[in-house]
Amino acid sequence: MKRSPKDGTAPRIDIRSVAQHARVSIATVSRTINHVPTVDATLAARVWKAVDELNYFPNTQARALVSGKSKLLGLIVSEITNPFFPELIQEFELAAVAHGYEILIGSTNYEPKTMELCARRMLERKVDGVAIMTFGVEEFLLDRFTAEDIPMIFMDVPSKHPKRSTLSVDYRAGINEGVQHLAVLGHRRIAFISGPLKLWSAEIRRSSFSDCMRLAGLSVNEDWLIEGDHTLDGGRDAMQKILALDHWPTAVMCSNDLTAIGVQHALFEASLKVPDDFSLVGFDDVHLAEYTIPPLTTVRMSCKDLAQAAVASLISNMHQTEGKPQHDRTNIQTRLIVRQTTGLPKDALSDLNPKSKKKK
Amino acid sequence: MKRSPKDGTAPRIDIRSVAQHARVSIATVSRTINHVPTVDATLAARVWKAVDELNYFPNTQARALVSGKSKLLGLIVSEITNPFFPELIQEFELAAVAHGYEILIGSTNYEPKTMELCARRMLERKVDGVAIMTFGVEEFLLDRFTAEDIPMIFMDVPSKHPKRSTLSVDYRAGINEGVQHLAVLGHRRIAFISGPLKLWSAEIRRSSFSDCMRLAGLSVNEDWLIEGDHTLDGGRDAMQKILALDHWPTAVMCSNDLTAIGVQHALFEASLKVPDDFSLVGFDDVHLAEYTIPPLTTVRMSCKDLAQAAVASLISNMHQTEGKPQHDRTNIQTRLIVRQTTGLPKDALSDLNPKSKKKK
DNA sequence: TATTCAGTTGTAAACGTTTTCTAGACAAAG
DNA sequence: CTTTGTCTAGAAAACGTTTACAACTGAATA
Repeated sequence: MKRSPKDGTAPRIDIRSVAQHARVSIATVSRTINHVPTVDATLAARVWKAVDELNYFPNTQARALVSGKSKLLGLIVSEITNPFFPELIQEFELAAVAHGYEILIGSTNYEPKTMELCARRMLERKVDGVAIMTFGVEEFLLDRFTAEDIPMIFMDVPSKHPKRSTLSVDYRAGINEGVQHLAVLGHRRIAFISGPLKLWSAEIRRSSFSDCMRLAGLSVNEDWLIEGDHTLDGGRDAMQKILALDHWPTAVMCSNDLTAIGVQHALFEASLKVPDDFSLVGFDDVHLAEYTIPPLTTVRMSCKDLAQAAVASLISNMHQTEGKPQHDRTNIQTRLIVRQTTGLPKDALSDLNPKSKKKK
Repeated sequence: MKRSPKDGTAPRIDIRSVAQHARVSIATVSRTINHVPTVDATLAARVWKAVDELNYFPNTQARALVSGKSKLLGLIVSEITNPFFPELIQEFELAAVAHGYEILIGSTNYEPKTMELCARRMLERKVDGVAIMTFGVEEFLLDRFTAEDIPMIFMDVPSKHPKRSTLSVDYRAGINEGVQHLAVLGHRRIAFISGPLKLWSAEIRRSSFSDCMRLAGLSVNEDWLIEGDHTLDGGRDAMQKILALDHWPTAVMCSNDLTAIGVQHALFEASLKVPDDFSLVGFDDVHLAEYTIPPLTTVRMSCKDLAQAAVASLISNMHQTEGKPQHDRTNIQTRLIVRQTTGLPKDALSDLNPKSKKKK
């Protein structure tokens, strides 16, 4: 009934039509388009001709249903609105298509509920692998992926499951370069604005900062360790908190570039100048960082490397059925990019908030 | 063989398992989970209990295969790296899930080749509708969607096909407000940096600008109509071209916010101040616009409205099988948001480039 | 010339759903 | 008590592929 031309809709071109048109069986068509080497060249040519003439392409759903493989890679990020993630997505997609995969994106907006929905969607669409570039994942969600034998890759959070691998970013090196850079300029009072501390990666960046400070012989002031949320607004708010303090730092490091841009804005509103009044360093090196005013000194984390490593690991892990994963842990380098938001500290003698000073 | 527990893999929980567990037929399970009202309450309860206990969810591929509907909406954008698009994507996804759909994203990077791949992917995944938020689409790609009876929605480019509708943004109103604002401040020499002119929307924004200038009694100088490409780099380059001219405008309008940020950077590099030396207005009102230094005066185009209208139109069009589309054309409002990049023109008397002046 | 073997092609059985259609069950009406 | 009608559950046929397996071909060997 459905195939009848009576109902007005164009006749669906499926593998059967192609087979008929090329005068071969559907199995031969299938083998041809999947590049199975045993098909006769003459028949293959006929098939390709038919494919071309009928403008045929296979139905992904049917293909996925029978083969069990969707050729889909999931990518879960915390916030698509943070410019770091689109850049990551772009690179991830590039890497995925290079391997014949497509991507399904999920943005959690830091909400566990949304995360759950994302995970479920990934499961429903039967992704062949999933990169989880955010934290706050309930274990039971991951269990399901493990049960289905779907490889996963995380940032920073290690796991010893055979199909789970981790991308470990060398935060310490980059942050250390940043702290050293600031120390050499003469800064001794450095604040740090972290991301939401429930995120592993944010936690790690913060503790790396503390370590690096000690390494540089500098003491960390708890008042200057502010928890932000990786957004523009969060950066602004955090800086406002610092400005409300009686004692000011001379420099502030941020857990990501967006936060740094928010800080710049807070400083602008307070008529404070960067780097004259405060030095500022970001993290990520988003493309935009080159365009802030003044251009942002920041720690570069190559999202191209990140994306390529993630895809490579996923694909390698999904292919091997048994044993330890090949890519268990890959290291991602970071390094400081010095631009124009860092300079000499304004007032090396006093750390008093000028407004408080007046009061006294 | 596959179902045997011997092979070590966990037994797949499919609709059959649920049926067995609930002691009903698979048809009843299907009807229950699809909320068909005719199933007996007792049986339904048993089914839901089984679903819950087995942690079952349906296989999307199988579902899509038989029903012909993928519950997937395609969204093709020009460049995921431009912050306007992530914001759009976010809203689009929100609107889509609210209607029980998911989204498949394609980013063309302005390359026809990539666009073709995107379109093909959408077709292969059998999207139920596609929003094309970019231009440069070959007609033959669209034909295929039409042949498959898949509704489409475009920005700005009208079409009279029954399943194609268009989102028409009221550029003129916003741009006119911008020009008026500048004119009231005393600006008479206004430049415009467009997007790539092969894009309809860029073309429209540019011609709207010309019209609005005439409307304000201002003449447009061809030298100050620069073609950009909607990127940071493009904005910077365009502004550098303007600065190289003998005669300078006192204000510049940009086809999007990213361009404006690029312009700010070029000005910063040239040690020129905004708005003291130049007034600047952007377009889109990306969230970031509030955070540039100084904050950017820009024309707001609500991407929430855009996204919601797009999804609504798509869904409405896919449901009605015959006749004219319900949503043939929806209007999206724009309006000027005045922040701090616009001010009085510096030198109302002379438009000479200060450097050229010295030469003379 | 008969037999084996390798190499290809075609047939048919999956894959996990939705959905049409048939068959019961039960109530109301004759 | 039979007939008719109204529901609802279950059986089975799709959906468009892949792929195991059977069947065929022709060449090489005995």
